[in-house]
Amino acid sequence: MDREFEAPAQSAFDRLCPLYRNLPANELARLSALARLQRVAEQQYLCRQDSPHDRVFNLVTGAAAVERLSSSGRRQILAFVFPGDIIGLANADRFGYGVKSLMPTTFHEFPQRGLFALSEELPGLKSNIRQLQSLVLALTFDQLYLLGQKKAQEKICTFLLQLLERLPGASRDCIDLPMTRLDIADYLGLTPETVIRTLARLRASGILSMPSPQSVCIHDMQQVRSLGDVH
Amino acid sequence: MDREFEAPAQSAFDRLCPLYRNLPANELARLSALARLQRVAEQQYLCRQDSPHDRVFNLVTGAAAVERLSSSGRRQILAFVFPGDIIGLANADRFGYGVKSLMPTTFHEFPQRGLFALSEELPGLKSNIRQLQSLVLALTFDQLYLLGQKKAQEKICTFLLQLLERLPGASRDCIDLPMTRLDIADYLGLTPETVIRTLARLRASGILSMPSPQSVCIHDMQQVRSLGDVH
DNA sequence: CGGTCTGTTGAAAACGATCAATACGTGTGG
DNA sequence: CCACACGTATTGATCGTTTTCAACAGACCG
Repeated sequence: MDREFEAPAQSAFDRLCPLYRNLPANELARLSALARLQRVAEQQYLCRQDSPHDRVFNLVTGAAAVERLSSSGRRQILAFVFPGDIIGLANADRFGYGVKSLMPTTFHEFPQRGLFALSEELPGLKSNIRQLQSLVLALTFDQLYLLGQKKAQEKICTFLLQLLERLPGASRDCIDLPMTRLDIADYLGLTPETVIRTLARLRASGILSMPSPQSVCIHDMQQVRSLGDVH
Repeated sequence: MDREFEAPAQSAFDRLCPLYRNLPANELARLSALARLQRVAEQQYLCRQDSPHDRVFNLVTGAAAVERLSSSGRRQILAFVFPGDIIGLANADRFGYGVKSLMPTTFHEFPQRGLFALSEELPGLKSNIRQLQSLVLALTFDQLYLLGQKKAQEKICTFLLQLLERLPGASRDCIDLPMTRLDIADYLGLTPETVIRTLARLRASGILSMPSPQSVCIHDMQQVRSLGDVH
């Protein structure tokens, strides 16, 4: 089923990105013609909350946080996004969130109308978009369960398991965290102190170690799974 | 903009349901031909978590809870649904949630494939489906913020405001709650005791009163808004 | 009348938040 | 190269909210 294809040489399209899955070369070329490759430094906004929703992003390298801010200063990170992830497939008037890079980041930017118009011509692309929209909703439901039901330790373990699955280059031997403790806290509905203390307790239990504040090594994956999966 | 239309006499389609917005009579008839009107008693499942996702529901009367269960016995209610609400527009293999009626409930049941196939023929229907999918995602993002950032009192006030907007027949003078304290707790990431105590404190402040456990009267809407909106 | 389920209240405990101080790491300018 | 500043990470002490456990009240039903 996984048809092989040749991406246009000038494009940096990632074959692993689900938006491009199973598209033949000529369709990939049309997609590629729509995209503009962009680059931002650390802590820059790809888009701001409440700005007109006219673009769709596809992360190529780096990492970013999808965040919702309130004027009272509180922040909820809705998702972390990594290479291959798509942002902005819903069709709303305005972005309901801001997207901020956590490190120097490159991404493809599609005009939303153009992408949707093309998807009307290319059934494969439309199918990929549908599946991605459904995937985002499913992941968001998982997060609702996490925020509503899980305890701090379970949240942290789930978070580590998420990174293992989705962060490129992460293995149980070494997870290199692109986000700060505050970012993690705002993602999990905790405070940075609780994040730190929970990690410290997991370290004290021998479940993991932290050679540096930015890198986590999991030693007892079984434990992490049983704490994070909550089945 | 709101075109008037005549719904087929034999159909009970609600004009207020966004799925049917701006559809001409002949298209409504084709939709109606797809739907089967169903009826369930209280506490019955319209669909069960992990069962094949082959149907789409549209609540006509009653109320239901969209819930996710874990085998450890915990439960997160992802949403409450009321007349006019649509459930199951994502295209996944299986339902990621169960839908349980909170009272005797009637609903239209569409075959998922048939509905999507029809939407390929009717651009208006397709547009409505798109908008509904985006709306669900936006509401879910709101809920992520609520669960991650808001305190118990803010959660309760936001919940009351949600009911005022979405529960048919609700007014500030009287909200008739179709769900139990435990349902509310599982929706807001609290315990039933905390829900009760928070409501008791709001009552003690004179912000609201509760003539019976199932009915809430809001006396100080300004306060409820400033607590629930968190701006 | 007894049983069950939901709602309510109380007391105590636990978890996570808050406040405060300190350590660490990096980059800058002297 | 060192001194310093700044931001992040860490730790400690304390506080407060929410949870937990327990008991009881009320409604509904058999």
